This record gives sequence, structure tokens and C-alpha cells, in this order.
Amino acid sequence: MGQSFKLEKFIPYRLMVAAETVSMGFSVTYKEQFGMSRPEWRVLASLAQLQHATAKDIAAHSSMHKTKVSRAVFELEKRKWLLRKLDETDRRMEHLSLTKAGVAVHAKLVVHATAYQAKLLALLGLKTSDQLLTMLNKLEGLHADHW
Amino acid sequence: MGQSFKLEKFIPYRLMVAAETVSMGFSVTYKEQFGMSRPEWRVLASLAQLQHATAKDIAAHSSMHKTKVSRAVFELEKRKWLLRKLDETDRRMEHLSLTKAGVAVHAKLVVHATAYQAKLLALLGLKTSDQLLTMLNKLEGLHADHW
DNA sequence: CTGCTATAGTTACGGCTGTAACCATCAATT
DNA sequence: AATTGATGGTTACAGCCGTAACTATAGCAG
Repeated sequence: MGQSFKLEKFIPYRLMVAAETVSMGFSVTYKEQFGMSRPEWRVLASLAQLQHATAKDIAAHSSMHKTKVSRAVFELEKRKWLLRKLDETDRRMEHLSLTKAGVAVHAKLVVHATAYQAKLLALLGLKTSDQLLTMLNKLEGLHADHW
Repeated sequence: MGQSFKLEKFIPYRLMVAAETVSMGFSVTYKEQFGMSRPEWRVLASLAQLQHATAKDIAAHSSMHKTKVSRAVFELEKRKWLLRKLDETDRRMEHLSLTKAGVAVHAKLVVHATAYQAKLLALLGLKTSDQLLTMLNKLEGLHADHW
């Protein structure tokens, strides 16, 4: 009769549901406070961290498709949180950086992000994120033939 | 200078990337072998498990929005893997069940799903999924004010 | 210099998604 | 039985997304 396969024990399913739940919890912050989308938040965070990067760098650093980055960069530029500067010697690429305003928005979001991270770790009963990140590293290495 | 917030240490981000990586690994199977989408796979798996359910039951069991379920049910019915039967006493709802063909497709997918699950556990160095599922339970409980 | 190939980034397009509105039905109240 | 409100399920619509095609530029081979 009842087969033994249970959806609720299937890791890909459960991981996705958990990821969506957790992501939604933080998206409230950047959506409601700054009308930002997830791709925009990721680009902002990447660029704040890298200080200075091309769209391609950001795509690699934030695990996003280049078209998603392109659209997010456009939006952030429109809001004057990001500046583009063409490379003088190779005019195919543009160097991106945050404006003062962009840095300020990022700083505000980081406060919430840090608090949220702490909340998640507490929920999991962990002192640091190391174990969890190690586990996620392994999972992300699954299709390591991308390179 | 460099702020201390690192995107690659932020749990919501890392969890989502890992979930996408892991999900993609299995989606190859149901996409290439049966031209199925993720919502369709989830409905198939739910229905195989519940044996007999309404669209609403499936939405709850598979964590999907009702419109997604509605569309997936339509597709599965079109392929004759699923049957609808109107409830005689309450004609708003329909009882769903898999056809023989639907059960057969599910059986084939379960073979792959089980193997994939084992592969993931091995990758993580775990003997069972219990620890991991316990952790995911906690994360999914985050916004437990849904009920 | 010319032509070929590769690269950074953008965009047209079709597909998928959630929100909100909708339809049909039911249950409770009057 | 008519009204009202709730419920199961569908659908119109607008927005987001990735694929593939595109533009512009660069670099290399002849």
C-alpha cells in the first residue's frame, strides 16, 4: 500500500522550503524598508564587500545569472546607490561602485542582517555558523564540474 | 575600510544557493526523463503518498501556492497521470488520485530520488537524515504564526 | 589592415509565478 | 428561499526569470 517515499523526508524539497522560509524572513526588511528586490540586495551586499567590481565579478560572487545582475545594477543605478565607470583601456567592461547613499543603505541593512543571522543561529542552538557553512559548502560542491 | 559583513557567510543567502544546487541536481531527472516541472513532481509525490487528496490537501502537504498546484494538476491530468473526481456531497472540491500510469512514473522517479538522497547523505557524511531534518524543522518553524 | 573568435554587458522573448479577482458551491441566518 | 459570508478551485494580469540572440569591443592570426 503506502509507499515508503515521503516528500517531507526528501532533502532537496526540505532544503528548498527551509531556504524560502528563511529568505522570506529577511526579504521583509529590504523590501519594506527600501523597496529592494533580492537580486538588488545581493548586488548591494556584494559590491559593498568587493568595494569595486565589474558586473561579471558580482555575478560570480553572488551566484546570480548575468542578466539578473544587469537588471539589478540598472535599478540600483537609477536610485543613485551605484555608479558605473567605463574601463578606459577595455571599454567592454564597467567598474561598479556604491555611492555614499548606497553605502548608507547597505550599512542599515547590515544591522538587520546581522541581527537576523544571530536569531537564526540561536534558533538552531549554534554558537557560530561554522558547522552549518561547512555543510552548505559540501552541498554546493555537488556539481563541481562547472569549472 | 572593508566592512565585516560577508555575503558568503550569510545564512539566508547560503541556504538558498545550496537549495538551488541540490534541487537542480534532481530536477535533471524529472525534467529530462519525463518533461516534468518541479511543481508537477511535487504534486505527483504528494499524491502518491496521500493516495487520495484534494488540491488543497496537496498544497498544504507540498508547501505550494494553490495556483501552482492548480496548474500542475492540470498538466498531470492532461498526461493521464492523474484523475479528478468531483465530491458528490460538496461539489466545490475534487478528489485527486494517480492513474496506473501516474503510479508507474512515480515509482521510477522514486528510484532516482532515493539514490540521490543517499548520495547527498554520503556527501554530508551522515548515516541518516534525522539531524539534518531536525535542523530544517527549526528553520521552517521561523514564522510559525501561519496557523 | 582583415577577418575570426572571444568576452562584457544588454535585451527581446516566452515561460513561470503570485496577487487579486473571479466562479461555483455550500452553510448559516433569517 | 433569499441573503450573507466562507471555501475550493481557476484565471487574468503584471512582474520576474533564463535562454538565446544581440551590440560593442578586444585580441589574435594571417
